[in-house]
Order: sequence, then C-alpha cells, then structure tokens
Amino acid sequence: MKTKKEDVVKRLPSTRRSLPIALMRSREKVMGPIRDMLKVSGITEQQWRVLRVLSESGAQDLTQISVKASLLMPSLSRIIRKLREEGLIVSQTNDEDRRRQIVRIGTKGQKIIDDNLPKAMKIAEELQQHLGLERHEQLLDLLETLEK
Amino acid sequence: MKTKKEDVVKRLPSTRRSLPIALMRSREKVMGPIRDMLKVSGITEQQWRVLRVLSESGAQDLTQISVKASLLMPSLSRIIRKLREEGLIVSQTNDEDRRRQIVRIGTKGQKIIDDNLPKAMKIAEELQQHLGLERHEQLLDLLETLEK
DNA sequence: AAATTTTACTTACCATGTTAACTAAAACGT
DNA sequence: ACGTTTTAGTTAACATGGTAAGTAAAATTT
Repeated sequence: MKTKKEDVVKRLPSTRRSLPIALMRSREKVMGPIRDMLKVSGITEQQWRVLRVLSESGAQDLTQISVKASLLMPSLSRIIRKLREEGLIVSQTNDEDRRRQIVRIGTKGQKIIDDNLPKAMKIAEELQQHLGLERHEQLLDLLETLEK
Repeated sequence: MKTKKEDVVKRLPSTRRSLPIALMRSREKVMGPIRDMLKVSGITEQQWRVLRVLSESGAQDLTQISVKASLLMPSLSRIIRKLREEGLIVSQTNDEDRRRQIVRIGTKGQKIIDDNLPKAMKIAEELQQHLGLERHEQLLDLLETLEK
C-alpha cells in the first residue's frame, strides 16, 4: 500500500476544483463556437482579435495592439506578417520613429469584421444568457480580481 | 467621421469585459508562478499535469490521461514520447488490447512530483487566499456552470 | 558628440493547440 | 469467417505560446 490515509495531510485540489485547469477548460468551451465561426472566413481566433482591435481603435503600432489583443510580441509579429501577406491589413513605418510600425485594417480585413460581427455578438449574448446577466457580471468581476 | 454615435446600436463587449479574453488573461496570471516553479525542473506545465495524473491515479492508458489532464490526443502523444525519452515514465502495450498503451510514472518522474508538490500546494493556497475562500469557491462554481 | 542604455520590434527554437489524415487492432454485423 | 465500423493512437501541417537572443533606431548619459 503506497499511501495510507494517515499519511495524506494535504493535497493539490483535484483537477475539477483546480482553478488553472478550470480556467483552461472554460475558455475552450467558450471559444468553441467562435472558432467555428471564424473557420469559415479562414482566420484564427488571434487574427480575429487583431482585426477587431484595428477596427475598433484604428491605426496603431504593434505594442499597442499587443496590449489590447493580449498577444505576446513574437506571436503578434508573425500574425501581422501573415495578415499583411493575406492583404487584410496595411502597415507603414512611422516617420517620427522609424522603429515603429503603424498598422491599419484594410478593406478586405474590414469585410471579415463586418461579415462576422453580427454572429459574434449573438454568440456573446447567448453566452451571457446561459449564465444569466448577474452571474455573468459576477464572473467577470471575479476574473478581474485575479488580475491584481 | 467614420462612426456616428447614432449608428452604434450594439457592440461586442470591450476586451476588458469579454469573457473569452478575461478567461485567457486570468489563466496567464494564475499559471505564471507555476511555470516559474516548473522551469527549475525543466518540464512544462502540460508535462507536469501528465505526471500528476499518473502519480495520483496510477498506471493508465493515453485516453484516460487525456481526459484527466485535459490534453488532446495529438499533444499528449508527443508529450508521452518526450517523457519516455527523458525517462520520467514507463509504458507497455496492454496484452488484452494491443492498441492500448499503459503508462506509469517512473522513479525519476515521481521525484519531480515530490520535489514540487509542496511549492505547488503553497501556490494554490496563496491563490485561494488572494481571492478569499468564498469567492474562490464561487468562481469555481461559475466556471463549472460554463462547462454545461 | 561618442558611448551606453532603452525601446520596438524580429528571429530562432522548442513545445503545445488544433484539425485532418492515417495505421493498426478490436468490435460488430451478417 | 469476412467485410465494415469503431476505437486507440500516431503523424503531419500549420498556427500560437513562451523564452531568449538579435537588430536597428531612439533616448540618455557622460
């Protein structure tokens, strides 16, 4: 017998009550429908986030995008290259600071936003209804607490 | 002027109140200390999860591990190969069903668990205290609701 | 102004996430 | 038994996550 009951004083929470794992599983569940939606347009969840940031906040540099879209610079750097190759965005180096690359969304990229925004909103609403408005807010508040 | 106030009827939640993004950010925050801990032992968060499952639930096949560790089979397949190469686990094909591969943790793998378990527990406890027991439970409950 | 430090990326490397296709063995149907 | 379907796992291909190192330009120091 490897572990006697008397020996077991403390344990890590079982995976079902482990916060890191719970967060991961929840995120997968929540992202499922969104990924399905985006698959039709041939872009990934992260590329969608970048396009959304550009569409909502206008032209900006990579550092600003990385903060708003929660992407690390190395990932973002690749994503931007890909989106530019696909013709969804346009970028130009800033004249005042030639290290900076100012990116803006292109017509083709905006079309993807326009095509998917209604469905994305519907998915977000359904999720909110599934939880109920109150619990939805509560959940967001609790998650915000974790950030600090 | 691109968007007039009158035109804006509905919007996607801002990233700060977007559940998918909030879940992602929270997870990053929560995993930070755990990743730091594991870096010393030279294993990843996912490898740690696999070792934990094997340590807690004993020898089992890949399908069982994938459920408990929340890993997709292709990822798990690679992870198992790596762990076997590193000598942290041992595996043998099942005699009754030769498709199945039964994996168990090795001495070296168990040592990593033993070395890190106290610190992992401490991290989990601190996280729980940061939120407060009640809110911690509440958060887990809300996340569980999302699963269904 | 020249040297140093900081900033804004970029590249490289390795591991995982995700979907799809593939293999081999077991289970099923007739 | 034989063909079909299902199951368990692997492999492939592409994208991202994450850490570290590299590069070029701007800001600071001396």
